[in-house]
Amino acid sequence: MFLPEGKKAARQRLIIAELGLHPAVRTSALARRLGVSTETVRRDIEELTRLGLVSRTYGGAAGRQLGLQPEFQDRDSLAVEERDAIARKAVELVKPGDVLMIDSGSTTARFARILAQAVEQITVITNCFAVAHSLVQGSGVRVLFCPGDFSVRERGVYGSETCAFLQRFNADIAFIGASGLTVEGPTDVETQACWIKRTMLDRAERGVLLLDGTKFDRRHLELVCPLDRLSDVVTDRHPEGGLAVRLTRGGVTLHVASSVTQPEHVDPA
Amino acid sequence: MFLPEGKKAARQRLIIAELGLHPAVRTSALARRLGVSTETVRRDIEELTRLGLVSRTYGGAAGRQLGLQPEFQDRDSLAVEERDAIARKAVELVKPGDVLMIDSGSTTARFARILAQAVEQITVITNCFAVAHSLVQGSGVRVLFCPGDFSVRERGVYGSETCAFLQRFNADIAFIGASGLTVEGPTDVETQACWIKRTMLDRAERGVLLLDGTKFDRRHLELVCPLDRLSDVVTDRHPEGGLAVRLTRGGVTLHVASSVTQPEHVDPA
DNA sequence: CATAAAACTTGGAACATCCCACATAAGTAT
DNA sequence: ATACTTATGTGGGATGTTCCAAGTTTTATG
Repeated sequence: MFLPEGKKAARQRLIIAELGLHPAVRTSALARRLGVSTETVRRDIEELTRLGLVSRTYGGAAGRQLGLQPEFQDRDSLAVEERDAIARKAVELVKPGDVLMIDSGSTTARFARILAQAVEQITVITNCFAVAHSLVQGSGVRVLFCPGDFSVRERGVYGSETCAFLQRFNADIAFIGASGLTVEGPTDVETQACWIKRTMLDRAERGVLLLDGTKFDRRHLELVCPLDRLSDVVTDRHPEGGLAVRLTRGGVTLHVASSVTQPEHVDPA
Repeated sequence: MFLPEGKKAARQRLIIAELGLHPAVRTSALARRLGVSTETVRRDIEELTRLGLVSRTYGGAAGRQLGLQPEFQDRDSLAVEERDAIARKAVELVKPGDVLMIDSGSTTARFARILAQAVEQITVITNCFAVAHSLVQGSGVRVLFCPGDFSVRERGVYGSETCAFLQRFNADIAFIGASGLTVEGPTDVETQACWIKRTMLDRAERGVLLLDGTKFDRRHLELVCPLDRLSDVVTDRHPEGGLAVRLTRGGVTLHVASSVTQPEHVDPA
């Protein structure tokens, strides 16, 4: 099956939708509205909190303040800690003085947040508001924002204005995300977003793909670029089978982040 | 005096700052941290809620989800209802099919939110994230976002990239805000922001200034432009003295919004 | 169909918050 | 200084939330 989509998922989707309208929701109100017990709502909120989609409050939940709109396509992706592990690993690739291009996406946004605290004296060109906002918190970062047609979905800009702008610059590294990674290369669902990724890869010396292991071998609407166009892939799990082979054959450096989470089912020695 | 800046203001500033870091805060925690009673914190939150700066929740407060970062320079300005009255009045100036340029600022952001629900088939060019975000919620609005150096303070972009971009376009109306309005013209505290305003006024047929009556006769660091460069001023109170005279003499159309709030101290006839 | 796992409800004790009215303190104007 | 306004603290009853544990329903699976 593709999406289980039980009642639970529907409930949690409503909670997030509600949080898009109001800055905070209350457990009791949600329980009445959904026709379930408050205890169930509480568990839902707890779950959404672990995924980093909402933030728990005393009587209910609040939306994460900035960062991305909840993207449902990412609902099945990893929890915050795992995403952060990837981000921390990716930060190691950046040197002071670098000029970076950063794509929009949930993983790249976490990356930006961690980057801001870790590195100094860098310039970042981005089309994503969440990325820009996270970065400027840090002191030694200059953020150049792209022009373009504004999209709420991704909280960023797209279109030919954006690409034309990017063409004017040369960067050391481009950090991009993707919805999937197959033996052919990274894939994504949005044509608009693909063009941004392609342009960033074109204008940077190194092209780094950030994505979590759940996205291996997922084929989406559009192929971003051939696999060997990437110089690095940062992820949290070793790929298997054909994908692993093609990566090494294509000269792509693989960086695997070790998640902080302890492996389960380990008996004390 | 310029700014009273008592203990209360400091407390409320901290609450907002905290809300910039976490999506929600708790009354009890704030009370401990600030060394005041929970009742005081509750009253602070209530006040900030009326100003539209935070959103009250069961055990504390949450940040308003999107929209503006609290701008401290605007702390003394009007409550939401008054700002909305100005915005509603300003919307009347817009026709379907218009191309608008909209500046960053708290008043223009409220304007954008109301504009999105009221008008169809318009194109908006802006340098402000809050404005862009509010507008795209509406269906028939295309938002073109400017490039530039990103600033968290105003949640927007500034600098020569931004101005150069704006120069490429022709608009029907430019809507700008300001920190003050004197007989010489609108004034603002930020040089960067002034350049954006000037460029927008240059590229538009009509130049509309939105500002509330508390800002009359306030002189700030920089003069944006001469008074007669504006074609309209939308506000919530009739200006007095020299300012009123100069406005009519300069050919500036004045639009005064009637606030919903009842005038006080009026005896029933 | 039987069984196991997961999801949900219920009930109650412990604890937090809310709100009100009133008392006290601080700051401001006359 | 005195009166006035504004800001803050206190106490307690009503209300709401959390957390836990046990019981029930639903769903998945061999």
